[in-house]
Amino acid sequence: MLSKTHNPAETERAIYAGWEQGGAFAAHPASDAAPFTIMIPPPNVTGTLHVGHALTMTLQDTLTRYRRMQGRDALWQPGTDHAGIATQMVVERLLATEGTTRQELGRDTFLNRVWDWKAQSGGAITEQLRRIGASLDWPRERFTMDEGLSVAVREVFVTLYKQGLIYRDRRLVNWDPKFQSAISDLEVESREINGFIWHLRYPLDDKSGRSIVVATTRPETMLGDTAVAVHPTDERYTDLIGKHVILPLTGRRVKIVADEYSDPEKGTGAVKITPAHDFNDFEVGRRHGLEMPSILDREAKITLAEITLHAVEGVADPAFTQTLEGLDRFEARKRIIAELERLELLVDIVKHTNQVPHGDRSGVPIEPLLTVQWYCNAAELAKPAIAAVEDGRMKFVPQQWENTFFAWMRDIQPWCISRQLWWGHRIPAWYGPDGVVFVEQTEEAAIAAARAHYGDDTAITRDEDVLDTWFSSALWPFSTLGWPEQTPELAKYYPGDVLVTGFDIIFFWVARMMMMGMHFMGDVPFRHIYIHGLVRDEKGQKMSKSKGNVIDPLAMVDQFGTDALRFAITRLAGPGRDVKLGPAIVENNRSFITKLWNAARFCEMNGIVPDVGFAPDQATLPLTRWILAKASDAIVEATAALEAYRFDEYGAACYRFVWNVFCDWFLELAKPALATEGAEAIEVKQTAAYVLGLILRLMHPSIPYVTEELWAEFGYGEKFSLICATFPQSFDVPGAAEARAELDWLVRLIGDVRAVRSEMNIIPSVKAPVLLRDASAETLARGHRWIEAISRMARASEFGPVVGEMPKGAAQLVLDEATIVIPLGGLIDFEVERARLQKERARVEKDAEGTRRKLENADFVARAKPEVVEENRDRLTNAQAELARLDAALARIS
RNA sequence: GGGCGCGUAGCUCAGCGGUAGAGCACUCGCUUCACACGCGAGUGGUCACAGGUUCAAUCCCUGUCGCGCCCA
Repeated sequence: MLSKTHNPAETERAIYAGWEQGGAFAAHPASDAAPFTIMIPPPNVTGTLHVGHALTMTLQDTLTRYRRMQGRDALWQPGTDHAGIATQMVVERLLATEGTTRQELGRDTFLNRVWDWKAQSGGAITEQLRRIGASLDWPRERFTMDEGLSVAVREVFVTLYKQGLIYRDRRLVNWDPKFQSAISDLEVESREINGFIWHLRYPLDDKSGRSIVVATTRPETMLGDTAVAVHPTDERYTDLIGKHVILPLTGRRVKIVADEYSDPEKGTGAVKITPAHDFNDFEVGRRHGLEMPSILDREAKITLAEITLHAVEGVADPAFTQTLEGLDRFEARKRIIAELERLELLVDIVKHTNQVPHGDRSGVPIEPLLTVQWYCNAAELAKPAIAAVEDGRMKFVPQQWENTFFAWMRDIQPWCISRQLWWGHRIPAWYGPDGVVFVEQTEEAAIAAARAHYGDDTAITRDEDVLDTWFSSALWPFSTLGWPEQTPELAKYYPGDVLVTGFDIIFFWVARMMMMGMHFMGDVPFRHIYIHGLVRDEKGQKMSKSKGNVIDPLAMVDQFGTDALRFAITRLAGPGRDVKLGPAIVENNRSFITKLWNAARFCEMNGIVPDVGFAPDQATLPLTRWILAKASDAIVEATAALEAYRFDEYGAACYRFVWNVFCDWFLELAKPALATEGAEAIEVKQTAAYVLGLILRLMHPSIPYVTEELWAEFGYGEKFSLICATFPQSFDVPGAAEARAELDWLVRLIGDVRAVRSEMNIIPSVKAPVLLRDASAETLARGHRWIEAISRMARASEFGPVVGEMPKGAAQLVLDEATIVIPLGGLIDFEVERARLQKERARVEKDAEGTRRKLENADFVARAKPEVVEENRDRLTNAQAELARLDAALARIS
């Protein structure tokens, strides 16, 4: 017996455990079934589930369950990411509360602490994924830093190095002063900062008393200036090109160069060039062979180590400049401005909103810094990936995302892959005392290589740096399958079928998987890339801790059940739309789950049980044929939607069928038959059971728990077996057309009568006759077949043709060829009835008029598609007939 | 500055050449024997604006305005 109310909290865990322990999530590499592969976007190992996960995992699980039910050998590959910076940050914060630092602990002790932290908190996210029903093949769970994946990382690094696609380079890099590490371009976000442009006067060194005024947003970097640039065509400065200025504060003599980088429209048209601290200046520096002294250290504090100071009266006082050593860059800025002002070299300060690059994790302004880092030649690796998207081997859904992808990939910059962190894959490179590099998979191999090179056992030291976290994630589609070993899994499950993720990591992750997949597997990593939106709150605002509008998916699960959350997500996941989610929306979707539960309870109370002997072609009644045909329609719609990744349409098709067709009409219309015994009752019950079974299978991918529970309760199969049941397919129903016509008529009849009664304010407890005038024999026969349903649903006290005189005081309505007459005796207000009929008449008249005008248009008749013209002719004929009947009805009451 | 997306009922969104739909909200009615997380009936829209193409435009094209995101 089903309980009166559905209690998901009591059953979900047991159902999940039943699936998991029964091996329902397992892929079967040895099976002949066609594979279906989805790789989980690995969440941070120490993370917790947020709504974004709930969205992406629900969609992936829905697809996985759908394909599994279709008989595919589904592999949804689980795993977690070591999340280099994020995890190291968390543990460092932890250490800070203990009053220590990683530097104090030392590398090995620190790493042990991180592994401890991972062991302690690493299970949380996987447990939470279980809560939302994710059918991941858990025994295959991988971690980006486990042994196998580490082998893959080293293999890829060494191979790319030997192919010349990974190399060391000394160039400007985005330096995060907080983490004291290089970061990649993608980890930099530009933020608008209200700041200033300072106009600084640099005097010429020719004793002419002339000077040039440069405009800058970063005055403190002037200590490292090695040129001033003006545009070659800028007539204001033509005569100064090639001359020198004295750089204030340092006394350095720097050249005025002509370079097109300088924009005459901006500032003063003259810019200071600091090659070691600005990406554009670096390029200018290269073009003009300038020196590139760094004046900021790794903590973004001033260092004077690479420059020399000269005293110049009124321009540069080494005693002042030396006080800057070791100062924070922003403190130094203040002092430098003050000093320049004192020296009367500060000409102007203009308010300006600057685009300032910030580290996306650290939140501090990044500093371009000249360092040696490891780079990956992304431009080369991108080519095959671009080609694969161009020729359709990989498809973005929605397709528009390929524009974003192409724009980035076709202009891709070298990927800085080294990080000055400890938590991550340590770069497999060793250096001899003379700086010679040995890149090998193991230390032994590196020692051997060194011995071969030096001819003796020269000591080598390993590179201190680790790889960008995304380097290992880029290998995820094949490293998880055992690569570089040629495993059966690799052979069967690569390439994946679909990658599901948000647009925010197209560059970070998707593009890089494509590059690495194409290079190392010679094939795409996945065929489809389904890009979903972001989860926002009900008002469409981004969720954030500071706004306090963050929704905890597990709180939603606890409160409303997993299925309610998942169904809400399913219905909201339209293409290219963000998902707006809040408690009210989840609560609203719980109503649907409850509705389904109650419909099932109703079936149970009426002794409806599955009958394996029943098939749709055995249906003989209009009602059963009709609901079966409608079920088949729903299956067609739902399947088409899932094939097109239209989760919203899938949800809508299921919703409409279950609520507005099965519950609202089928179960209501079945009630009279269910109250009887005999062949008709048996067929209705068999059909109800059959259709309920279809519903459970159809909806299981989205709402797995309640469907699985009902599946077992009704005995459609063993406990926990719905997950492996067959997804329904459309089918033919004999006599469906006639059944549809009959039920369609009945639904309209009941609906129309209800509408009239409601408009006349007749309360449901007052029954009234429903009589037909001018009805065909077929219509009357139909009505008589449904007399009990009409009685209950249209509140009819009797049903039949109008006999003899028209009853006095009757409401009338036109339905096809017939006029329905509802005698209401003293209850009717003739004025209200006349107004109602006239309103209806006006509506039909307007429609007829529009159609008539169209048909009178010779161009329309000549040029429109014939079926459209025909359709309009029918429309006009019908409207005219209806008008005539409405006129007759009006005449009868006046 | 470049690119992408979006402006449809009070709200959230479908639809996308043939005279507008859903859910929620709202109004009215209902202890109708599964369900008040319910049942029934309604109110509500010159489909942002202006041109153009077409027999026909919410839908296609151009432009304008507004909002969001990405990249410089």
